[in-house]
Amino acid sequence: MPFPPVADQLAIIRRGVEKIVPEAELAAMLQKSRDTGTPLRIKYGIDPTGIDLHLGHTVPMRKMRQFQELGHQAVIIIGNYTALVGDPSGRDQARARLTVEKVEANAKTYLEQVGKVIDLSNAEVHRNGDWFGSMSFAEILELTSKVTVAQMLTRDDFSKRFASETPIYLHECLYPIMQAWDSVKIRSDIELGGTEQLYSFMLARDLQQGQGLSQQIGVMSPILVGLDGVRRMGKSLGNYIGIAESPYDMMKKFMQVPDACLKMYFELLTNIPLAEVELLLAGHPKAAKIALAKAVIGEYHSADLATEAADRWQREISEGALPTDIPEVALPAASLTNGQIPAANLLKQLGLCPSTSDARRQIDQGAAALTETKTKIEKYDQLITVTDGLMVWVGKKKYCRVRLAPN
RNA sequence: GGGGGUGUGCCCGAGCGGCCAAUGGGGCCAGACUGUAAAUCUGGUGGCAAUGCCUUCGCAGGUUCGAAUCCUGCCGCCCCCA
Repeated sequence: MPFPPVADQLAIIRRGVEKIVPEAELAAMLQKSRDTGTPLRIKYGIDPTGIDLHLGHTVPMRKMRQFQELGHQAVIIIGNYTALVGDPSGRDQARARLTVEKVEANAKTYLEQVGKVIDLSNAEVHRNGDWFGSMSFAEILELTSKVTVAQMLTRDDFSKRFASETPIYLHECLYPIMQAWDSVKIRSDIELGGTEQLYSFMLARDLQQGQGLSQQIGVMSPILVGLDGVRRMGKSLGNYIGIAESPYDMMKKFMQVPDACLKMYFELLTNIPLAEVELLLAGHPKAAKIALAKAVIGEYHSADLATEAADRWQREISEGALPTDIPEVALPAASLTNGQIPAANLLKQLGLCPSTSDARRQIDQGAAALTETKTKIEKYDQLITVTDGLMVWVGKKKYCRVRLAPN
């Protein structure tokens, strides 16, 4: 299979990429690959630390897909051993460590999700436990002797932690070394990841050189910011859109993306040509956001489901129509006295508020309402006469319908 | 091993014997405005059988009428010396 011309490949590779290091070598590498008809080995490592992938993860994964479509060889590393360490990149404190069993379970669901973006039928998949698991202590010593503490402290995250007197654990220092060693083992030509991986990527070059191998080039994507528009998208920050989420949930989240991030989202998460993106951004941001949401939802679900979700958002959120998915919550008859219950207790019982104290506050602030027409609840100790099917609201987002249960 | 520092609510950070459920900022929630964007304004941000009661300031004891604040021990973290 002939490779496209180098210039064409570069155009695709460069989209949404912040840094290529060393940039100068990339064209030559692509040229040589094309001349010799040899696919480049593209590495992407992922640590099975949780179970849900979000859009932030898909940025380098999409880049991998593009490399695949250009005819190169995808090499996926499941970091089952590095996951035990925890990537310190960009972290201002150490990650909680995982158990072996947990990691193994996660690895399975990860691959399923990775398969939504990367063509796994055409990819090599390795677990780095395959080589780290059998490494002797002597070999580990050998490996760690390649890196000095001063080098380690040049990392931004470590130096910050050092400065702020936050612990840096020894095992965390092993992480970049392990990641770099992966590159040696699989003989990668190019490694994909976020810009925070720079240190590991460069260390990989050193180790490869030390083993007499050719050196990899790092192709780094910017860090996708989360829904708050400030911090990186991450599960623990609660500002993410998961790729396994329902179309409607994704839709709601997309509409909350700050305007300022739209361009980045289009560039990193869709294949919409950049000229077209400019046009969209010149129009109303709401329309652009809908277009963005449809494009991404379409990829993980289908175009039809994406349209459906967008329409529903328009009706229920934008126009304030009654939601179609009102959850029903059972209320034991025993909690009522003569068919009545104080308002605050009702909200707590229905799970709309975590405590009656909180329920009181919500009511005081005019956030609670009853029935389809949203009649405001005035006082927290007001007695509510509950009938089967009564609709109860707390704010715009929390609502349910009461199902009276015998007990 | 020795010396010094530090540990407060989701986070940062005041408080250093009573007026402390604990100032302030961030975050978050709610209301107004709106495109469930941003910005802005307002209120809220331990619990309960609720004008009172209970639990919270690393953990366990102690002093005191009274402790987040003082004392003792323990634990965690940081720095310096060895």
